[in-house]
Amino acid sequence: MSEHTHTRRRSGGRDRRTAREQQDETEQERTDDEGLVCPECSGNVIRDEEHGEAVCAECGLVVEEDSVDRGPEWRAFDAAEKDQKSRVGAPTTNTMHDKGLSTNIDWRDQDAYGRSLGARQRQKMRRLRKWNERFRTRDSKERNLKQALGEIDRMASALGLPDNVRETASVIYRRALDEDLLPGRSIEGVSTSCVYAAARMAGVPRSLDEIAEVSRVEKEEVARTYRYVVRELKLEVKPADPEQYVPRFASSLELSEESELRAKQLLRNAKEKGVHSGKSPVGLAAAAVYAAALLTNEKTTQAAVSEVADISEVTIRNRYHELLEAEDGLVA
DNA sequence: ATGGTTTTTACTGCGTC
DNA sequence: GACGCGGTAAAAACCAT
Repeated sequence: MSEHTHTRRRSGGRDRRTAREQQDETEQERTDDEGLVCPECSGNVIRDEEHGEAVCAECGLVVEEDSVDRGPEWRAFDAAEKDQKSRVGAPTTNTMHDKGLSTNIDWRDQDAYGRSLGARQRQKMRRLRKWNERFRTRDSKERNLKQALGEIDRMASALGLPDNVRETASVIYRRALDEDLLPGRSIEGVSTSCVYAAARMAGVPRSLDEIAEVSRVEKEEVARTYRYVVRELKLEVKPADPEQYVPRFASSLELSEESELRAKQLLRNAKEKGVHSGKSPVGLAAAAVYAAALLTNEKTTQAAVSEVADISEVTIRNRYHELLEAEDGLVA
């Protein structure tokens, strides 16, 4: 499950400016869910019902696809190739509590033709059902999973996170369950933590505040549970890279590619000089975006950046001074 | 629990449009 | 005069111990 399978792009990326204008014109009748943003450029995501995809209006990134299963995604150009590629059955997925592989036995005492069963058969079916049920939702764990995965899905949608993040979150939750981390902790809290962790690991981090926004538990609990889960599962999540926040902020502020690039440069430079350490990555990113806007003569205000990054203006000021110092300490 | 560090809140002064 | 910006002090939040 490489990143590449999810990084498909459609022709929507052509002209950034016209795309945005069109979008503004049809402001009221857009069908996209509010808050669904592109993980790469933070542009608004528009649903394309016909193709069953959600596409970023800015860069054309396909954020979500296959709402409708339209058959094989591959094409075969000769018989041999077809044999190679061919496979059967729905793809398994970690977002269903039993990976979509369970069997369901009908509750009616009828055979496949609708005729009712004899007494012997009925007994047999009852036994089968009983056992099947025991396996399917083997114990409370499985039922937990079912609920948690629903929550994960809900939150990921609300945050506009791509499918691979959901998958990752699901996997983490599974592991948490297997290692008996749940007792004493709420399903909500743990699943929220999984989403948070998964987003960070996928390089499309959301701040704790953003996460808490869509979760049903308080930020404190999410933070606590998150630490716990990471520690126990010894997930290796590096401290969030400030650069990863830049695209989202930059595009929310409608800044040019140039500024975005500049902001990343500033951050990279600062990183080498070790200016950051103990400073919040989000703050750094916000400051870099602001500083970059200044350097490229684009109008933005500290207030605006503060708004989209959810960081106080004071922090932005402090950080961006440091960033600029580090910069001409090297360049000049 | 505690102490050190970072972030936020609130307020004030300065220059400009 | 409102706005953007900078600075400061004190409170709050955060983190490691």
